[in-house]
Amino acid sequence: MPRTVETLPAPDRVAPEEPEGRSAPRAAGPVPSPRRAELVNAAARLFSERGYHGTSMQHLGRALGLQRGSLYAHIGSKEDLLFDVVDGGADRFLSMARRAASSGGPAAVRLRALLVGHVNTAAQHLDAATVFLNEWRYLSPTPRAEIQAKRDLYEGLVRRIISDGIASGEFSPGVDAAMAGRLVLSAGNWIYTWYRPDGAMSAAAIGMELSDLILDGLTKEGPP
Amino acid sequence: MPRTVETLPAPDRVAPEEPEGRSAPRAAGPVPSPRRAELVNAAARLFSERGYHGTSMQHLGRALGLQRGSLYAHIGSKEDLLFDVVDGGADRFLSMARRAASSGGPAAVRLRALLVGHVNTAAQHLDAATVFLNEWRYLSPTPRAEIQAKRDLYEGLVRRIISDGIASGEFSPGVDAAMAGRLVLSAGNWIYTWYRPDGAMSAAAIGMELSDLILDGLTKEGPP
DNA sequence: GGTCTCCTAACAAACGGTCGTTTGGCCCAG
DNA sequence: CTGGGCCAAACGACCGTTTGTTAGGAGACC
Repeated sequence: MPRTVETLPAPDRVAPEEPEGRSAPRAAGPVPSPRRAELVNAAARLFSERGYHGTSMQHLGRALGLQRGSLYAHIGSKEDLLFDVVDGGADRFLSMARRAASSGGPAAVRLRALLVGHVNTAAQHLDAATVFLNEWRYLSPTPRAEIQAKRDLYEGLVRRIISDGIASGEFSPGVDAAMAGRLVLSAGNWIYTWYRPDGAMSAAAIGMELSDLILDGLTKEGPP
Repeated sequence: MPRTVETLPAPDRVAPEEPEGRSAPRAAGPVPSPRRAELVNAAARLFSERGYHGTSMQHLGRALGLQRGSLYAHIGSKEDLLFDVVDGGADRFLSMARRAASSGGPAAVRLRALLVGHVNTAAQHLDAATVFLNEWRYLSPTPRAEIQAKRDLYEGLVRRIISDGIASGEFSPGVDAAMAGRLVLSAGNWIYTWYRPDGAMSAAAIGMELSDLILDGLTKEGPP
């Protein structure tokens, strides 16, 4: 029995998955055709397996049973697909993190909620997460800046939780919030390289164990 | 003043960089031509910036002031270049880790030496490290298996240090060695995405801070 | 010293193929 | 009868690699 589940209360579901005003109207943007969604899914899978530059329109067409030229009935360019996959991944991580960060309670609880949520999100959309982390840099400057902004927001949320914890005395005052934030992001972002859905541990369990290791390091006082 | 340097003794140079018997004879393999070394360096840089599939022989040729066909006087194929870069990166990490792991002393000291060495190695050869971590999966099966073996060796060294620490009572018995090893690898392997040589912190300082955070988590007893 | 031969490294050109994208026409569901 | 979805074909560009050739230097021999 690992000590995991005892060190801190579990986040037990961070929030009920956003009711958020804008549900019925669906104001902006054309309703995405189901065929286009299929295409984006296939792109997530293929880009994550073969890389963006290693995936051709031929590959994508074959995945849907179409000729490569036919794909242009649904997209403007190959890069549109990359952006859709990457942006979708960014939004999932970001909205999860916002829920975790704003959930109130001790910083340790919020940080755990964020890390567990991160691992869960990566696990549930492993392809998109892989593309989000690996291939976003191949976007051309304008869309890449858009993604960079979301990454910065995400990192800011993590760092804020840690600073809060230091300010409130929960975390050791010697902790460098920037470095601790990077440690959390490292643990979360490296997951996609080794997590496999058929592995021994569930994503939630992994998130809990990582939280334990990291939170112990943050709360421990230095030696006398 | 961060508490960093006080928690544990510094590794203060792990070992004197291997004199190792085989220095004069240089027994096997043809002496690599200087031009070929230039080419591998350029490949490391370009592959790290644009990805393997995003780099053409044209790009590589331009970097050396040659026609793309002329490169085949020095290499057998584009993949040879990828392998040289990746394998060189793997060897650097592995030999550093072997020195750290076999340096004797407490597990905490060895783990710190390994992590500091890891960050230093990644920083000194940032391009090769990036390619090693990002592009190695595009190798074809046989060379990829060779790299995989070295990665497994590396992870084994990390995990062994942690198990030693648990067995000796240095680390908390509740620690999951596999997960803690992955946390160390995550911290070290994510570095290349954010470390920049002109940044505020030196690689060694980063390694020390990360070691502090992780070691505190490993040595701490759970709450009563 | 001359010159002949070999070797290396490079070039220009071409190979067959694939790239991402565009176009024009056909089919069928609304 | 209109229009979205698809195909077949073509576009020009570029891909990784191979080929035939050449300039220049290093020795070997006369």
